[in-house]
Amino acid sequence: MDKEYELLLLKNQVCFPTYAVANKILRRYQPLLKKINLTYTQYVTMMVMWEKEVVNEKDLVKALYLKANTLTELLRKLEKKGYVQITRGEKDKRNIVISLTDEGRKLKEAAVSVPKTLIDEHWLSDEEIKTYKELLYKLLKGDWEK
Amino acid sequence: MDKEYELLLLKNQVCFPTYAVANKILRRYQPLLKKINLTYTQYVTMMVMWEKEVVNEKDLVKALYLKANTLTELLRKLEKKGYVQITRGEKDKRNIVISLTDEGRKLKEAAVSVPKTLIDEHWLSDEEIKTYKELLYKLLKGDWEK
DNA sequence: ACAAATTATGTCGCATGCGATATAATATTT
DNA sequence: AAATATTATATCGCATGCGACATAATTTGT
Repeated sequence: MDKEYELLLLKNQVCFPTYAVANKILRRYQPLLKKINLTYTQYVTMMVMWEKEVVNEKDLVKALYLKANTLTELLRKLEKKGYVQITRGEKDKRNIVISLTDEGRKLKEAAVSVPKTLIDEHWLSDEEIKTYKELLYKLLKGDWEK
Repeated sequence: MDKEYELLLLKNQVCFPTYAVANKILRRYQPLLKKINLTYTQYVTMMVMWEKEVVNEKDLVKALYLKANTLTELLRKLEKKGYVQITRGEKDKRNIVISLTDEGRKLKEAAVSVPKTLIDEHWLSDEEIKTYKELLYKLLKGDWEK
């Protein structure tokens, strides 16, 4: 069955270009993020913080589509840098509550330089970006995980 | 300028869902790949080997959109597992030539189980997959890197 | 009320990818 | 032909994300 083995051709994969594009985007971001002293995941985490100011770790995990253990160390680093404060929930002591600090709020001003730089590179047209994001979110919301 | 800060909203990012989907796909693949004792990158590397049988490391780097140093260690592991053989080019001794072994060729039979399992999960419709892949490859081929 | 299940987070070890830098082989320049 | 540049790969250290397992707080079941 040669037909069967076509499933194993690189060009027939969905996973492969997704993964490769993610890596490529990461490589593009990293030098820009270095200037504001954030790693990529710290950057997207800060995006949530700038928007919400105060969040449970639990909600952060959901918002970022990561696993809790991935965030634990990350949040400690952001706290060490002074951008967020970590406390336990008063009502439910299992909860970790993360709050944006003034320092963290200030970082936002420097951070806009990142999307500002990239938006001019026009990786895709506005229409294509719209379609692309719709498909990505459809994949993200799909329940085929596990 | 509140308008400016909209650039920093998570929902306005292209990088974020791309990265999140890549991670999600990886999480889905990993348990399946464990059964055939391959990691994800080893798996896509083997896809190229099954297709080409013999390849220069240089060409492999291009085909996989990775960096050479990322492949070095990976190939040694595949060699250790007995799936590929690593030699130096005869004409140009800088070149690393990777060849599929019989053992590696045999692995293909077990490996088809992976796409066979996933294809039934219908993450997207055929039409959507086509569009999605076109956009991904447009991004991959774009020269905005560096 | 108390045992058992669930939830939220933490620890550990591993796989990944990359930039910076180094090295050896080949190509180019003069 | 010798000096220089380029190419292909390797080494090292770091950042990332996750699964498996552990722990502590809260909920649920009886």
